[in-house]
Order: sequence, then C-alpha cells, then structure tokens
Amino acid sequence: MWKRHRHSECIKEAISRAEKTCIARKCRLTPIRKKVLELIWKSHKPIKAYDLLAQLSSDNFTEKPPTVYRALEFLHENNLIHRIESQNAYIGCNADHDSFDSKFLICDKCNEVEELIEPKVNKALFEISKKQGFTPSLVNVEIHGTCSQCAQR
Amino acid sequence: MWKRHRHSECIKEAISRAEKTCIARKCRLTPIRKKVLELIWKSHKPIKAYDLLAQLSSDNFTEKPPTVYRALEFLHENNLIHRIESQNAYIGCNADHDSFDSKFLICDKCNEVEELIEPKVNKALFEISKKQGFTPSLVNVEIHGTCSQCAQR
DNA sequence: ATATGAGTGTTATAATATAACATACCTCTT
DNA sequence: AAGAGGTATGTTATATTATAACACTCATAT
Repeated sequence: MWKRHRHSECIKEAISRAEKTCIARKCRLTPIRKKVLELIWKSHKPIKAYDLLAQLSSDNFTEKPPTVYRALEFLHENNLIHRIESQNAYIGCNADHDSFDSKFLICDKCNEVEELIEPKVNKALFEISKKQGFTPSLVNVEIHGTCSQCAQR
Repeated sequence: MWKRHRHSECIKEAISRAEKTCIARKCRLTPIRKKVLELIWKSHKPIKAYDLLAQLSSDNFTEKPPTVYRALEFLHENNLIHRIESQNAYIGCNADHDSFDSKFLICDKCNEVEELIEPKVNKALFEISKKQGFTPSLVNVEIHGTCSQCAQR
C-alpha cells in the first residue's frame, strides 16, 4: 500500500525513537511496553488489543487483558501509538507531529492505514472551532475509502 | 450548550423529516425505529446503545440488544443518526448534509456534541486524499475540547 | 534499608456488539 | 383470499472490547 518506508524497515527505528522519547520524558519503556510497541509496528495494519494479547501469550503462558491495555494506555499517553476509533485498533505513531492532531486514510478493502501529516486542515479546524466558542484539545480525522493499490485490482 | 435550536424544540421536526426521508427512500420507519430515533433526539447528548435499550424497556418487558442495534443500523444506514466513534454513542443527524462527511465538536466536560456543517475542510481533505491516490468514501472528524459554556464555569 | 511510587499479576466483571435461527408481518400477485 | 417472498422482529447465546479492584513486586532515591 503506501508503505513507502514505514512498515517495511522501521520497527527498530520506531523502538529507538520510543526509547529516546521515554528518556526525554522520564518514563519507562519496560519490556512489556516495548514488546507491545514492537508487535504494533510489526503489524502492517491497525491491530486490536486481543490480537496483541494473543501474540504476547505463548502456549504455556497467557497474558491477561489488563497487561495489554495498560501497555496501550502508556503508549498512547506518550504519543507512541494512535487508536483508530472506527476499528478499536492501534497503530504506531511516527511521533514527529503533535499528539493532539491525527488524520488517517483507512482502506476499507485491505484495511491498511496511512497517517496524514498535514497542518493546514488542522489550522482550519481549530479556527472553525474557535468561532463556535469551542476550545479544541484534540482532533481526530478518519477518512475511509479505497487505497490506490486496491483501486487497481 | 450550543443548542441554539436543535435539542430544545425539534424532536418532532426530526421525526417528521425522518418520515419524509423514509418515504422518499422507500424504507420503513417502523415503531421501534421511530421510538429509538425519538429517544436519541430526546437526549441532549450522544446516547449509548444500552442506555437506549434501558429506556426502551419497561419493568415488565425487556428489549434485547439486537432490537436496538438493528434500529441503530437502520437509522445510520439511512443517515438519520451519526455514531460518535470516540464514545460508542449515537446522535441525531440533521440530514441536510451529505452522509459521507461529518464533523463534531465534543465537549469533554459536559459531554455535549455539536455537529459542524462546513464544506471547505471536506473539500481540502478530499483533495489531500486524492493526492495520495486514495479514494475517500466517508470522512469523520471528531474534535475534543471544551465548549464555551464549560469554559466560563 | 527502607519508604515511596510505579509497574505487574490476577480475578472478576462490565460494557459493547453480533451470530444464528425462529417467528411474525407486510405487500404483491394471482 | 391465499400463498410466495422479502422485510422486520423475537429470542438465545455468545463474541468482542475494556476496566475495577486488590495483591504483590520492583526500581530508585534518600
């Protein structure tokens, strides 16, 4: 799909960025959190909490839901992942943009998601909000449709 | 909050619009569907499926989840309601705009939601999508923050 | 070394949503 | 008016997503 670079090569890079972020923020990327983040990046698509849970668990050892939800909460709070609301699923974040603004192109055919980094629309949305007397703290845009690859098929 | 007119007076108007829509689309606004739509409009805020279910049910008569989910599905398909993804909740739709585009201001303090009707941002989002080779079919924007009323408190 | 807070383990349950199949009921045709 | 075919509803069960609550462990900072 649009994975010009992201998913193919950059899990390590993402982890390394996360580690730096955590040092800077004085929070801890513990083994569980790191593992969950790796699993999220390994997935080409948004991944669900219970799928992560299954992947975390081995035959003789089963993780419990709070384990993964706590890791997700931590990663989300620290802007290392995004939640795709329309899918109850989670995706890695490049972290080179502000946390309070995210936009996604979601292909309903292949289920892959591309994050848009684009400041103008945010600005417009913020201004429209302000006009209504509303003070925005977080903007989430989810655009569903068909990606170019799937359109060609 | 921003309910200049919407929630205070217009349940009947909303139902009447829905009836017209259904006649035009040759679909049926059955008693259950109508009741669910009324309950949604009666709520000043997005309302959850199980809250609707509770309101539909009386002491001696309990509706089951599929009843309300089917009604919600019908109303949503026919663009009579929106789903607020970040809240798993449903809100009435004015229906005087295209179904594939919705934007909401969501107050995290009082939980009220205002729908924005604004064509420019859509257009921009559509164009950005196209540039990526993406064909959008549906745009959902959820802006969280604080409404003017709550800001004053 | 020990108090403190952060992180994890564990059990249980809450909240949200759908599958599958049976029954009723519209409405169209004859 | 009877029956066929599709739409809607009733019902049971279960799947999926998420959190509460409490016990325990561990890091680290004085």
